[in-house]
Amino acid sequence: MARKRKIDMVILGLLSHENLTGYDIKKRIDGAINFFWKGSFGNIYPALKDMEQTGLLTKKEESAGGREKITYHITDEGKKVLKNWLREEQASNELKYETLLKLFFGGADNKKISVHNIEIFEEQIKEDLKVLKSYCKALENAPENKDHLYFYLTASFGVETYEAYLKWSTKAKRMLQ
Amino acid sequence: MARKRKIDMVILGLLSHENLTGYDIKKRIDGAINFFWKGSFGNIYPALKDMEQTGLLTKKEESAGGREKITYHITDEGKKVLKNWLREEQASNELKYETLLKLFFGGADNKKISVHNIEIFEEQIKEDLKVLKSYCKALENAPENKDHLYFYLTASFGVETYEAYLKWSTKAKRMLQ
DNA sequence: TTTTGATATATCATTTTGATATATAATAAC
DNA sequence: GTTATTATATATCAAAATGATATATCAAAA
Repeated sequence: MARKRKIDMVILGLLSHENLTGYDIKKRIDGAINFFWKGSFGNIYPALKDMEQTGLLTKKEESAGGREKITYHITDEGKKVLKNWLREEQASNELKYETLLKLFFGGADNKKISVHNIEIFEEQIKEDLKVLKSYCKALENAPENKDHLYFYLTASFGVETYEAYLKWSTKAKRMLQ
Repeated sequence: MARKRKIDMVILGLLSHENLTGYDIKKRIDGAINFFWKGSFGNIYPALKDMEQTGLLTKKEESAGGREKITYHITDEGKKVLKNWLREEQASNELKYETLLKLFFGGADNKKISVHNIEIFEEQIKEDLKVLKSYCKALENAPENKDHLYFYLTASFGVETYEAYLKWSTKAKRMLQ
């Protein structure tokens, strides 16, 4: 058996803040969560259907005036499941860094290829770091909401690590040349 | 269609250094590669079968004396595929950090839970950091092999980022208390 | 001598990924 | 004012990854 479906927890977490449609959930995941978790319609919609059937969510179909739209709400049972997960001791943290994979096997080709790949990585990280820093700044200046501390801490994780990536990139390029 | 199978590149990369069995490949992935890529028998064996059929690998069955054992060898075509991948511009780098996911939704429960989860994370990272540092030290003192620079750089990436994780952990715990 | 652990291949259900299909509403371009 | 494009919205599918399990041999330890 593959491990317990994690997208369920992402959905329950998001719905514990606000009622959302599947499409909204995708947008939220693509936002602040994006750099440490991913989601797709292909696993969001089936998960919503399952959790509605097992009573973790309820749905509310709206089509009056506009187009069809299914908004999901978390139930007390859903909140309980979310809390239980938060309190579980084990958590799987995994990197899948194709840049590192390529570098590890860099000896199979010219050094220049590896340097170039690090440069591509660096550019991407610099882009993403800008976004993360703007998240942090926005959250620093608006601590009214009690959840903002948690959002700030995750964004700050990104900033710290991305800065470490850039520091490493400089060193790695120097050592290759 | 799901994206191009990445385990193929891991296998080709490993086989570009030495001939291995599926079981050996799993061990290699669980070793130095483990912290930035994962693999399982469930995707290694099917990939080996496929790549043997498409001519990227050849196999050599040994059962004389001992038990059955299938050693795989990379072909020139396989080496070409590996090089082409190294030269591809795009690379997907992804984190899946359940610790951060839990922290992001930490507001749904007591602060103590979040602090505890960070502590669990910290302990794991400290363990892994020891291993990464020993890799680095071993590779620093043995630069005879031209591939060692590449292995060193990937391990060094781990050290840099894991140290950033620990720095962040201290800060995050302080801010939660 | 038995039991444990390492070696070795293989398969399976569940989950994730990434793409695509379909259709409506809002906005921009011409 | 019509057309083209983009955003909203749900849903499904093939391919790939995950993690567990089944099976069996061999070496080492208890």
